[in-house]
Amino acid sequence: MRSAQQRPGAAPADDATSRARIRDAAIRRFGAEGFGVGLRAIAADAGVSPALVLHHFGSKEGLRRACDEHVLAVIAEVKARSVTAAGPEMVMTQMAEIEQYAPLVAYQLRSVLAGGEMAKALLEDFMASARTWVADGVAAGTLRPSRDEEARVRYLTLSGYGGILGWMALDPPEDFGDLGPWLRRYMEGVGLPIMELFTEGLFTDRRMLDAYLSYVSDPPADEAQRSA
Amino acid sequence: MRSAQQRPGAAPADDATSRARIRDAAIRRFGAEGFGVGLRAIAADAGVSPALVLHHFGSKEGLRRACDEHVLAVIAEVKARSVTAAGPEMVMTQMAEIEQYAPLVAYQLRSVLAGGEMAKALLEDFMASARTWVADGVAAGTLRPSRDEEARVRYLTLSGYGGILGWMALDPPEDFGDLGPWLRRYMEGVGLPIMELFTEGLFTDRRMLDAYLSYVSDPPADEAQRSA
DNA sequence: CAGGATGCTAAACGCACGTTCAGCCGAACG
DNA sequence: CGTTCGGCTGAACGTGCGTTTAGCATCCTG
Repeated sequence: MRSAQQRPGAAPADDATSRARIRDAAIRRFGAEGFGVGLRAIAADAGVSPALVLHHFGSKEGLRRACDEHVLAVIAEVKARSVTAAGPEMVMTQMAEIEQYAPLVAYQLRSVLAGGEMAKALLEDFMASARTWVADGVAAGTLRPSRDEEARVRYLTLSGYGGILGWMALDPPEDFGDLGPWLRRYMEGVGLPIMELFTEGLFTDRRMLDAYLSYVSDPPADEAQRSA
Repeated sequence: MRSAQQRPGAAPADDATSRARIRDAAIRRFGAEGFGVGLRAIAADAGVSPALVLHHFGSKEGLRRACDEHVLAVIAEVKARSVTAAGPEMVMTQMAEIEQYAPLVAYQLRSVLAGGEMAKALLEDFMASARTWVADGVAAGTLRPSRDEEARVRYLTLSGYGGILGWMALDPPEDFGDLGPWLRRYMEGVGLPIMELFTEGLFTDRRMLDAYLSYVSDPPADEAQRSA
């Protein structure tokens, strides 16, 4: 039934090998149901026996590592090919629109939810994108400079990505196989407040900012008596 | 060993009953390790047998429901007693400082990560707080009005809460039993960018906002040819 | 003092999971 | 043609889980 042919010695990497089919099925299942899903379900999706999954990847952990590497590689490829978008929301929304990349978006979200090294790698990745986007914007004069650029990059990335995580809890997608409409709906809901906030801010005056700046400039020094 | 005395007919609700000890142990364990933790570990923490957990709560699901209700009740009590704080970050940071409430904060975070009805209830709760805070601020003239107040409330809540979730993935707390220092560190990291963004915005001019406003005012209408 | 709830436990059950293992099959190779 | 070897499978194993069940103390109640 399998009409695939691969070089014996070389790394297969063809997208029709059983190995790739298992990996892709795992990405879809992990993305749709989380990492608690059983190997038997993944094997059934890929049309193979559960034992073959372990034959190729050694263990469930190994399968997950392979998925992580593949997702990170595809993301790097997509990012290298397109202009860096504004925030994590934009990048993920665009990726989810492409049918081929859609399962990776759900996998990504699950990975950040689950924590661990993959979550750190993904967030560092988005922070790197944000860093260049902000730097370019400041250099071009379209973005205001910050008193702490790195802290702003971290906040923009975490709040942007985290907003999607919160949205996922508040109004979960019906179909994890196609997150496109769901993410588009999210962007439609938060687009206006983001634009308003980024253009006009939230406060009507500078008192809160000035108070904070003077607070952090002189040491609070009342930490020692907190337990009293 | 057990010196507690409870009314026979009435609802126990004393904090020294086995039921309360199990519930509190469950909140701590669920908060520290997630909802995948076993009943045997919770029972051991509470110093009882695993069967007693099911005797009191019927099932693991029932135990979780009892934890949910207790956490929601305590949060409501805390909120009723104190002035509404600015955002979810502030509320949670303040709660985590009180030793008695600290485990509830971790449980909350895990609940939102896990999704489900509890996640929705928590987020709706924080959105309600944000709603009154924003309305008061606008009425007092300290906050700018928005073209869509509800959307802004939703965005502020989701990005504020979600930022913590992202921070949890990027730099997980070492000790889930005391999230105070970890949340304080987060607030120190994002405090300045938040104040800057809320006061001065991010963009240097109104072009992005105006473009977005004119975009949403006239229909895009190119949705039909997306599949072509 | 009988009697029946109540709080609680030890032991076991059934199940689903990740994993192991012996062996089959078809193609490559001498 | 015989051999070998890697992809692949069916069946089983051990483990930990949530849950059930039978039974033991303890204490209120009539």
